[in-house]
Amino acid sequence: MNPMNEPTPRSSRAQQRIDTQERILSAAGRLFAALGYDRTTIRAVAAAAEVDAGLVMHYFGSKERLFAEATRTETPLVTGETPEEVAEQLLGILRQSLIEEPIASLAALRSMLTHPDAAAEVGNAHAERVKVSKAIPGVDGNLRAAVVSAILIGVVLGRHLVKLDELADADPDEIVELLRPAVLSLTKADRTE
Amino acid sequence: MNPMNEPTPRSSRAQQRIDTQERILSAAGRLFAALGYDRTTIRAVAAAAEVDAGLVMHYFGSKERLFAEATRTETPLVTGETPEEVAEQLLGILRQSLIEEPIASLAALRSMLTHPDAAAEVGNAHAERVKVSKAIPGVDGNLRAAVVSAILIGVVLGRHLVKLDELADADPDEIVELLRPAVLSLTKADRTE
DNA sequence: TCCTTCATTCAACGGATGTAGAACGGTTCA
DNA sequence: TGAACCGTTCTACATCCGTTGAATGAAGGA
Repeated sequence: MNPMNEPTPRSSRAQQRIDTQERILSAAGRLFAALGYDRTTIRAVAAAAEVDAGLVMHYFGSKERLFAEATRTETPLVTGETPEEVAEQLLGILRQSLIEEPIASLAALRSMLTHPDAAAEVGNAHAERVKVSKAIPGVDGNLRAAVVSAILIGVVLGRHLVKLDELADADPDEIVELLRPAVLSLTKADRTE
Repeated sequence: MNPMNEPTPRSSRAQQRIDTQERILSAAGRLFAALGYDRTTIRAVAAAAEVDAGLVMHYFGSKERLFAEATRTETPLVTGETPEEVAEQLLGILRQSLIEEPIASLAALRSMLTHPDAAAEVGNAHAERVKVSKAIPGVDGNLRAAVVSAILIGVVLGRHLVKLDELADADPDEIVELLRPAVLSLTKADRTE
């Protein structure tokens, strides 16, 4: 079909389609993270991607599906066995989330309070973390995991979205160091029940 | 002017006006807390208060001002001198916020990610808490106070708004107990810098 | 070259929202 | 009683939104 080893010509129609879709997804992610689901309009996404609003609908079908695609993210696994290992892995995830802004996650976070799907997405990431409760001893392992989850959400939210001055300006490692004893106190069952 | 010791007749026009305004404010608080600023419409508030939408405008001027009035709340002061006292007072505030749903605060919390004014309101409550940093020793007192603030926000948010199952169902006192060492580790400067 | 395909744009609709102003009807007071 | 007041409702406007379907024009294949 094609004599050369180039199955499709560069900059073909298919390629341009992919490029445009990526441009739309990127713009959508940025806007959803900055404004949340409701305040982000399809028209604004289209404008940011330098495209007509109808094209966004044509590719993604609805604002709902666009949001789902723009916020899709793989949650890092927590596989530690001991409470100390679990704590370190959670702190590692936190550290990474403090250093770089995880756009897709931030988009879900900012929308979780007003958009059910976003809340479900955040809930899933949280549930993934709760599964480590097998490694958190005590009858209240699940509750401990949930509290840690809430803490991580609160800190990331305070730094990137609410932008509490002290949190936004601080050195990520310093925050992690401050939180180490807190997280450790929750992953280790040091309470007699 | 009035021969009896009843300066204004009960159920007078003034009284009815006050009643209606309170009914509107109550409905607004509940809706803002449940749906956030954007998804709460003036028409919905009016319907919940069994009143016409125009009346809400007549009394509060704009949705903006209605929100400001509905979310006005006095933040409890933290006056402790020692790190331990500060920790206990913060835990007490948390406990109270876990037991009963602080409607006005929840309204501000749910809207903080999409509405600038709400974010400012939350920021103020946070700043009030940061002032305790005078009682938190160490060069990083401010940062420590901010981290505690973020933790409290995260936990209250997780319980009342995101409704993470484990947090929503748990006994408030149990959550407070779990967080005590975490908060203590942050109010006490136990790190050598 | 001609026809098909398809990425993209254009124009429009139906609905919802914040807000403004006129109108109504009971209350208050001289 | 009669007139002013005011709590309340009704109607309407301008805007913005998600979404749709037709139109356009360039690229790809026969």
